[in-house]
Amino acid sequence: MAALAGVSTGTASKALNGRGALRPETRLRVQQAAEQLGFVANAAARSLQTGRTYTVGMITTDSIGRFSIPLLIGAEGALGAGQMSVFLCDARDDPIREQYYLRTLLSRKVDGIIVTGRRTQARAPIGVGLPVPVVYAFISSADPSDCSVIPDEADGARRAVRHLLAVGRRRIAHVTGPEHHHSATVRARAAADTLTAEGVQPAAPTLYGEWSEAWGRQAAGILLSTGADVDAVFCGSDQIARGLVEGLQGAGRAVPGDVAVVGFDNWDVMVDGCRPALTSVDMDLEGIGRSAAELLLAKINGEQVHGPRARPCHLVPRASTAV
Amino acid sequence: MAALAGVSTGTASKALNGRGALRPETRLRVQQAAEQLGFVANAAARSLQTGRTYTVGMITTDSIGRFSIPLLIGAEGALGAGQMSVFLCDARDDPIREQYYLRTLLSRKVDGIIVTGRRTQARAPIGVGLPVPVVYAFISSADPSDCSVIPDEADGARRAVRHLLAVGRRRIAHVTGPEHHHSATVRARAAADTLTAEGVQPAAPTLYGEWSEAWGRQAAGILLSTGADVDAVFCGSDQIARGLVEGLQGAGRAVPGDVAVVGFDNWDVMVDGCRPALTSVDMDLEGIGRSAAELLLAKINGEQVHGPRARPCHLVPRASTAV
DNA sequence: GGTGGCAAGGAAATCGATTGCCTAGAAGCT
DNA sequence: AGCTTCTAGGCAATCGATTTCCTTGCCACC
Repeated sequence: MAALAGVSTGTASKALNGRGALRPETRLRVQQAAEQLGFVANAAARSLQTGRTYTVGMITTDSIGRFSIPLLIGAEGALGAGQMSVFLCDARDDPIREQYYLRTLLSRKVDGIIVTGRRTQARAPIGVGLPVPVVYAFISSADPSDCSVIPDEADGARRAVRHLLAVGRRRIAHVTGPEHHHSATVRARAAADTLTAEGVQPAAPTLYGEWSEAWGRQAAGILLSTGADVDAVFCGSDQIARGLVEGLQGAGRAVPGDVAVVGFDNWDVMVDGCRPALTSVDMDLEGIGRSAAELLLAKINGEQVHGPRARPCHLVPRASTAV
Repeated sequence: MAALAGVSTGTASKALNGRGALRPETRLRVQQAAEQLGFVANAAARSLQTGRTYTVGMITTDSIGRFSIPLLIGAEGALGAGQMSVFLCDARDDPIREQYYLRTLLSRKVDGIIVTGRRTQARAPIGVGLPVPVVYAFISSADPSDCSVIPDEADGARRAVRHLLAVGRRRIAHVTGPEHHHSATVRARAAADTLTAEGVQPAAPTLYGEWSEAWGRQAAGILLSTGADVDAVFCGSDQIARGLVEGLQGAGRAVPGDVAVVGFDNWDVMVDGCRPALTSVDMDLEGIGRSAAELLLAKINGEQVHGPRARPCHLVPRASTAV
């Protein structure tokens, strides 16, 4: 390539990278030669010299899925703008795989690492004293000095409850996932606290179950059979909400007429598939991914970034709570 | 590291890679030193020398989503066993982005590229005369000499129809996605041909619409309003099937009592969320991803692999077609 | 006309690991 | 004893780009 342009490789490098003192005409000649030959610089050689790889690793601790994807897309967006690529590693909740991938990423000298997972509960740091910056997205690190970007789930629950109050409901129940699940308890507590703060009693004790439509259906039966006077239900997930809506309708209750329902996740197939369409809380996963990537870039550039950062949720009102 | 073990870097390299003639004791000493220092070889330097990166690129032409993920997981599984990593690139259906990512992958000297997409329709080859092997997964290349791994959708449709016939249905209709969508037409034709081959008339003309639950609901209304005598419906997707089931039930028809329903995709949230649980055709996307990765590895190892390969589907019977 | 200053581009060291070649020492053979 | 043979491990070239330093040539100025 350098030969075609009649210059040395050193000069060619300068020409393509905009360095050094070169006549504009020479620069142009090199660029044209590169174009003509379809020349692309070898990234390995470059990174060997510069120490930068323009690559970040993304380790999903749980399997890749509904939560990781928007995070990935958000991160990719923020990094792609800076011409960086993403190495995706799926540790499948296996610490051995996780450490293996960590070694791989380190051997590839990635500029930084984003750690994500399917649940928001804090996890052990992926490593200590690592030679590259690390940011946790969605999941948070148990070490509070680590940088984590997490959704403010309590905020989401608050918004859901306030919305139900705002549309005139007062007999509000909460149906959610397993009691041992961090998200379930955080959201349940925030929902209860919000009700209390507004001077309203919960219409029923929180119902813990699974994150499934089947549980939502079952929960509808339970709520109705206890004879509780319920005019709204805040659900811990869209799947539960959808099952609950079907359960209520099957028992002859109208949604939102008799009972208004709010879900959580704003998962398109659920909120749109549900009749009526489901009001839901959106955690803005893509925004979390983007934000995590931006923080990682800041760390790569030497800025000091520490501690967890909670991002607010927003509520998307739909027919299931229409007045 | 070499210093700690008291050998030269060349010897250390041989020790860690199992090359050269070394005393077992020396080899061990080096390995222990590497362990102690947490030494990991610099991948860039290695690949500069060996020409191999142990990395493959995966370009999803459409956005990352429900179809790409299982493909990715399958590919990752097959490649991870060979210690290779995956570079994920989301071209978002934008040719510019696609070419940009292609350049990036080439500059990183990936050992091979897997191209995937959200639809099975053949696409233009991503490049000609590329210096690395390419395999298409799920999507296929318009160039028949390119290596593509695709689901045999016609086979899937055949299995669905035969299953309905096997459980005693004879008045079978087909509801599917947009007529301009490759998958929709392929499946519809295969369904019709299978019926014909079995000497059965379709109960109604194929209904084309969208890939959504809403369309499924609407289609239920259309089928019932035409007064067609239908005892089974084969749907082009699980979402359509679920909407259709709800539509039928809303009109007082029993599933599978009055009408049996089969979906397509075997998408867990749909087939499990549906009441009754949905019989569906599984394209085995993970298997396609794995298969594509294995073919790519074969090509990387210099084997000649050409042409498209269709993989059979399988049917997963559930309550919606129970006898 | 000699010298200083500047512009343009070349030469060579460098990054870190791999690997072919070579050498020193030990062992085996006659 | 002297020679060959073998083994273990060191030396140095190599991969491809970047970057520092240095050279060359040109111009201006005194």
